[in-house]
Amino acid sequence: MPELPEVEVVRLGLAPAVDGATITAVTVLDERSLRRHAGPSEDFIDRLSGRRMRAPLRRGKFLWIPLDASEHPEAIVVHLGMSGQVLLREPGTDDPRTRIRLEIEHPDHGALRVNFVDQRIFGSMAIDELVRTRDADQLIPSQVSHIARDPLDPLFDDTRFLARLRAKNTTIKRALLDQTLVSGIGNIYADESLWAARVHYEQPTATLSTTKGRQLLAEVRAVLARALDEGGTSFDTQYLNVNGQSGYFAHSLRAYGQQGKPCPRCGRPIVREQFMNRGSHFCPYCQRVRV
DNA sequence: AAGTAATCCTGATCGC
DNA sequence: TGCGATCAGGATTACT
Repeated sequence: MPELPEVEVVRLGLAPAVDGATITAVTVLDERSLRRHAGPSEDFIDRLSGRRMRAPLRRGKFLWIPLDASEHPEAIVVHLGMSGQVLLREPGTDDPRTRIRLEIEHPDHGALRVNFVDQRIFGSMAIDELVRTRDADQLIPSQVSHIARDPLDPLFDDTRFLARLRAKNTTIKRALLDQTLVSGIGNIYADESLWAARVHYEQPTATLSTTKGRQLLAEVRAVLARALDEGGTSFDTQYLNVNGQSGYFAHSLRAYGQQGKPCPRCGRPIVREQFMNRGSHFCPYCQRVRV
């Protein structure tokens, strides 16, 4: 599932193609992919046609492409959801399950096609206004404004995060998945980080020591950075980068999807439990709730 | 108010 | 062989 590393891979791949490129045509093949767009698809199409794009930016799992020459600053906001892909293609190239298509013209690279492909349609594209954040002079889409900075953001405040964590009456995995506390982490990297830090997913945040909290944060960063290094994680063809190449680092997974297999640390079997309507993978020996 | 459950989706896979 | 049930989960919404 696309999490921070996968979205960042998409952003990096998209950047040279869209920065400075003009949108020449827009096709909406499935209106459900405009779920997060305020107006009808005609509005989406009209407002994008002829517009020039700038280099994409990201916060957590949200990606946006700023648009030139608008009365108020605005951007195309992209969320990949569970199965979204942004595929950069030669003009005329079709992909199965393409929901939205952009034809673009780049001054250096010529005509290209951007296919937004999404099997499960949990992802979306939208035009959204850019608003100024309180703590910095950055412009971000209004629908992203409640999302916290991600752990790889230089302005991410560790101390503040740990304080908010401790103040919450919840368990650690819920907190890691709460994008208003820390963004970019999904089910895969939550399980991987918790395994690395030897923390049980149901450890109450209030009883997590500051030392353990900092250690967990360090493991989160290590896991995300490693995945990013390896081009993002992808098990099957659900996730592909902008060129359609599968980028999965599934072979490096220590806990996620490893139920029944020996824990790489202690050799005892990894267990999978249902939690928050999804799977939680962990080593019951290495990861225990500590009071 | 804050925490949690329900909801949206489709295709691969499973069991009978 | 066929077909219905199950599973996958990010973010928003609708509750408690």
